[in-house]
Amino acid sequence: MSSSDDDMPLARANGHLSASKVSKADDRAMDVDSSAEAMPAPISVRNGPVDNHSRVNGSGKRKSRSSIANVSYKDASDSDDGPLAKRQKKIVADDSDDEVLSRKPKKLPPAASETAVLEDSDDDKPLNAKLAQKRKSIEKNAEKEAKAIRANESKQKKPTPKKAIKEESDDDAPLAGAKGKKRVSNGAASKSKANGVKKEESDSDAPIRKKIKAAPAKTAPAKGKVKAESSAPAKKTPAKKVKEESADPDEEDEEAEYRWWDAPKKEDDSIKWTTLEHNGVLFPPAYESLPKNVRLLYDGVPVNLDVEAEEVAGFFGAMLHQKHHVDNPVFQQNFFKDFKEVLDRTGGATDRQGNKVNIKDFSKLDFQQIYDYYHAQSEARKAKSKEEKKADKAEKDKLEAPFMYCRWDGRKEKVGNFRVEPPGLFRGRGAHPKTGKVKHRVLPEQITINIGKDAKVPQPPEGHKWKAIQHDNKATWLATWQENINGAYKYVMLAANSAIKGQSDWKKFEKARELKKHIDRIRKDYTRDLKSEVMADRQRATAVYLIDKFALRAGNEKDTENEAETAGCCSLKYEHITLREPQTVIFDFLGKDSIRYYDEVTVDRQVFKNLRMFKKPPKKDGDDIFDRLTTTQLNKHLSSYMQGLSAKVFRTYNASYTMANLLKNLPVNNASVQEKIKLYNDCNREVAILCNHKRTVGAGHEAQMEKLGDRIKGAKYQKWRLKQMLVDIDPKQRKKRGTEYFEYDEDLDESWIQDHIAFLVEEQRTKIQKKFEKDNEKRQAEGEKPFPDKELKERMKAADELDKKLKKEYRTKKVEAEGKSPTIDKIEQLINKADERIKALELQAADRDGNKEVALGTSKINYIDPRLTAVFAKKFDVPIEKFFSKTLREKFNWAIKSVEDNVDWEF
DNA sequence: TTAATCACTTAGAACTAGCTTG
DNA sequence: CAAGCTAGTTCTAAGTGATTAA
Repeated sequence: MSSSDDDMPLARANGHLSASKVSKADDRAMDVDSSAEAMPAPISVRNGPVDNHSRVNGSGKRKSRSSIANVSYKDASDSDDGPLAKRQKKIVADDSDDEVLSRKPKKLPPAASETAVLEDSDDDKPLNAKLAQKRKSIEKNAEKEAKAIRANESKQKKPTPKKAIKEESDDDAPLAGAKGKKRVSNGAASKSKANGVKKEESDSDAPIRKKIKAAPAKTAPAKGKVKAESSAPAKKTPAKKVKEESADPDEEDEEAEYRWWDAPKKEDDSIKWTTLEHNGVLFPPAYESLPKNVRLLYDGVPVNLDVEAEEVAGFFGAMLHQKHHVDNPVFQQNFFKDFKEVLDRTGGATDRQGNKVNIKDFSKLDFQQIYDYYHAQSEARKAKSKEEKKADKAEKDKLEAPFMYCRWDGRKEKVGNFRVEPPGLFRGRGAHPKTGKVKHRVLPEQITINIGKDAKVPQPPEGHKWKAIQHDNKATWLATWQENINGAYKYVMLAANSAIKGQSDWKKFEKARELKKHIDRIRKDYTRDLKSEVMADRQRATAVYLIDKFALRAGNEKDTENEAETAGCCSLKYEHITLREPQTVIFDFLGKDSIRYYDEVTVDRQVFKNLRMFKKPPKKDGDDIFDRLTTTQLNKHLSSYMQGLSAKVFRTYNASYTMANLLKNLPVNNASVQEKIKLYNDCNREVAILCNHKRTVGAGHEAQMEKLGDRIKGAKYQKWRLKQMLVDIDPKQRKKRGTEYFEYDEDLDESWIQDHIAFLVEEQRTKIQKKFEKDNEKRQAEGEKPFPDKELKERMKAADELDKKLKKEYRTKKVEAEGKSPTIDKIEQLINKADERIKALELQAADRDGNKEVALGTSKINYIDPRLTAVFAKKFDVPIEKFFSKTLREKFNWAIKSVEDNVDWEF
């Protein structure tokens, strides 16, 4: 046990340690419900403690529990560099200032996943239980399958019967080669990065541009081995439809698709290419000074700045609309500090007379003019005519053309991000301590180029040099540099639809599929180890349990001073988990990108006891739950089951496996295409929830929902009016249908209706006004005299009448039937229509609200084996376009093609 | 053993194009 | 027939995890 726990500097494993061994007595003690954790108030909110306004950590409820009254959520801390000691300083109820820092997401998402395994979970049983049941059966399934696979395998050394999927020959992991070997560069430079700056001109042979253009389509790679192609030339892309041959210089050498997924696998895939040609990177345009009349104001005084300082001011000014950043005090402070530095370096600011202006107070800065200027520019851009836009686009394309593609082993491949990141302000997510700092312009001198030995090295901009040139064919990047804020490495790599990315995607999913074979054994082992006497093992088993069951991320250690405080499994802290007897665990922490993970789940009793043990005093806030476990250890353990198995594979596995099972049990049979899509998306959504993929719907959402709500009410109001018309036509209707029928919908209330009437009238007015102006324009264009204002007034009478009419209706609750020769029948039809409309709108509202914070995209792009989708689409005759956008279809081309004639493919 | 380095995947926000829809 | 959305795309931050260096 550490000696002085309280004032220890913060560092992982520095907090309180658990004992290294667990005695029987310790174990038994955990059964007794006596710890500080003991009696949490029964929280039943699935959506997490919603603490509405400012404070977001949702600790309100828990704080009120005496037992853990001192739980301080890390976000309650007010220091960004938060040494533990500091964080512990008792946060009394309100540390007002830090809510402004917006450390937490503003809205409370619904509880992440209903992954509970056992019963319990007092309230909201039904939903919970249903989903839990589903998961459970999926797991059962997994075990069965694993056994089956193994049985099958031992019987016949040659596994897969399916010819199309030779990939399945999983015994030798696809990754094996790559990962096993060290990634020693065999390129020339790599060792001596610094030495670098090989003279570009030195080794340039034929100019690459020329080569690219010249290269006849078919004569692919005269160079290295690259035999792959041979095996499956099958589909050739027909030589491009006529079209603009001129526009794209690369158009001419359209090539046959490289069907690597049909090609034999390479024995050694650590070598990524044999030849590599490209044109380097595209730098952002140089800074353009603001016009003289656009100024930064300080204390109301327009100031002169050096261009460099002006540019930095411009960074801030340009993002004035991004309240989220601009209002964040940390962002402001960091920006201001850097801004002042530039100011100091460049001679400061002066007023019109040339007198020094001492800029020392951020709040006196006024960027409005700058913002307005940039905003106007972008508006102007948007307002451009079609032709102009087209011309602009053409110019841009021309500029980018040389960088768009590279030649990789002779094949033309798309480059992903050839543009060097422009300078600006660092937008860290969550409570990033460095958010708002100035991100410098990247110079060629900072950029290392990776390129084939025989390729022409791209020319750096006039008067500049590259930092270095290397020829590392074990790396897939074309260029790299380090960013100045965190020293993070940035890479220019190929696009997602490239062969190299596709292959590694494929490997990822194959790896996950391979896990199917081992999952039962792994689960058995960790279930056993949950009771291990060795604390490290017990922690590891518990962690794997959580990762497996709840799809948590591994949780690498983080640099607390320079990064936002977020957590994953291994880095979970004391305060991130609350325990409720007998076996409920409540997670509440910020995960990747500071996205909140909130979930109440039911766990095995042993897991519950272990967690209690890992939280045993003197552990407290800020201490690691898994103090004897690191991700490295965990992954090392996992890899003993299977080459290349690490924590993240579980996420892929669980997502894809879950998706597979969900799709399997879908009632697709006589569903329409629309319905099938909906069903698929529902599955997708479940996976997204499992992975806790969310989007923060900005302030806009609330307003949008309200607007939608208003539209619903509006429709209901119209329906009410229609009903009254029935009476107008035939007073007997009232008796016939009963008075209730003619009352307001419960959604509507008097004051809303009054507002609505005002709104409708106003709307009419605007319409009339607009129409009037338009008509006038037309007249003017035709050389006629514009209408006099009198005409407008005349027209406006319609609105006044409407006002009168609606108000009268409102007073008398009588509505005159509208339309020519209205009949009961006609009105009834209209009522039906209104009903339909209401229903549609309500559905839309519900759908949107339910979906508002779930992001389906991420799981579709990264976690769900695309072959599942391809098979689903094929099997049930839904066009793949309904599931994959154009880019996604390109990215997943391998998947779509490889199951084309194998709808029986299974994950 | 730990820390640093590096390369690559995963992630939500911001931006944009194109499609309704009022 | 623009306005207002949504879906799709781009951007780059933030993870993971292997390897290397200390």
